[in-house]
Amino acid sequence: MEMRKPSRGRPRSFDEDAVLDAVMRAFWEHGYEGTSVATLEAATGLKAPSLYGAFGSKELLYQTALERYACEHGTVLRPDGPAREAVSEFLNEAADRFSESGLPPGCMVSTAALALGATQRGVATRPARMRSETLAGIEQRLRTAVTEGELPTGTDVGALARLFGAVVQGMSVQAIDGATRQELRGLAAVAMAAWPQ
Amino acid sequence: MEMRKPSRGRPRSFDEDAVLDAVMRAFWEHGYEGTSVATLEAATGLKAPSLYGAFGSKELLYQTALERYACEHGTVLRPDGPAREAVSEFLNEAADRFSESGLPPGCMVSTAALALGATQRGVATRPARMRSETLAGIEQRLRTAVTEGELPTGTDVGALARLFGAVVQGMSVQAIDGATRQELRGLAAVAMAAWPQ
DNA sequence: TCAATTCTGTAGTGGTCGCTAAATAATGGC
DNA sequence: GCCATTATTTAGCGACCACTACAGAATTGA
Repeated sequence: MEMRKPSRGRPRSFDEDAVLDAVMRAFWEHGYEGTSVATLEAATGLKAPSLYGAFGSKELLYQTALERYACEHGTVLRPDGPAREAVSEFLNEAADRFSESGLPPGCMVSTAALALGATQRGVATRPARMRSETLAGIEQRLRTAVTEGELPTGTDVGALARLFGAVVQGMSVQAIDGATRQELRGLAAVAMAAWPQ
Repeated sequence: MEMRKPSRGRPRSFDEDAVLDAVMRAFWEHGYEGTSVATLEAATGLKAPSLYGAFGSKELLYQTALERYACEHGTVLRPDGPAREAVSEFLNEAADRFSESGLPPGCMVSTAALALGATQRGVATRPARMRSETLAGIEQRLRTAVTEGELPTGTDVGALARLFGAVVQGMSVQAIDGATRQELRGLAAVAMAAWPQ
């Protein structure tokens, strides 16, 4: 994205990747407004000017952390094989990831930025778009399953995609509330009963 | 709860109920951290000392607003009749309430206080308990349905209750993201396909 | 009318917010 | 060695945070 010519000048004294990982965890656990720059300083060991020099602003830092989360902890539908198995695996992987020990509970995207102060509504647009893309991805997968005969014609793929998306979002809420991995897996299992036929 | 002897002294110049309603909407839309006392002053037309005199603190005001929301906008399972219809009505009522025009989208409880700053984790305990009680209520209703023969013995009522709870929580997320009432109703409809048998 | 009581508005409190100017430190190019 | 460039540290910016001391206003009981 940005071209670096780091040969000149004083070199960075920190591992940008490790810092971004710590930032991601802080935002993941405490949200955008619940994470202050002082919190990020404590989590990374850096001072504010270093953070701003490397990442620009708190909002840009949040968005960068979001991208990192999507790449490293995100869940996507397996594009091949039966759609039913793909969705089932998707839900089970979410159940496992949302209850990973050593990481904050829940999902950094599914339940992110749902209530923000009026002055910073823009922060919510990227998480919202990511959720919307997840729904669209599920719907597209189901649509293909209909054309391939795996699902009956006339299936309301939009509503079904919203259902599985809601299951993931609800799992994130319940993980934050302390639900165990076993409980989330049970939730994922009974959700598959909504699969047509 | 509190005994009033309002005969003496200068009387209140505002309608406590109307003020609490405005406060509730502000917290509902912007969350606890996203709503400042200045925001509440603007929403109510009162000055801070009046708010503090009547309600104590921002946190107490939030909890009072939560109780008001539960009473006036909350959804409960109808205790009589078939459990299946009760759950179906429950989901449909949530779909309608979360997309009520003139009110903030989504639910003030289902997706509340999921990420707070470390210093005010206590604010989240009451919404979390309310969600937990909702899950327990669904589970109890399903358990009764099992003993009455409406659901097969061996039904995982815990997982099934978590599923319907997750559907409500996911509907709240999607309502905030702009889902229409029709879309939420479709979601509720396909969710009922997960009902055993 | 006076005193006691309660509420309202003014005007702040100390603290934290996101952010940054300026000085110092560490590198490469010459 | 010396300069240009970049990073880190110190120190602090104005704005906002939740909250409140205080004085004035409005009521009841006497």
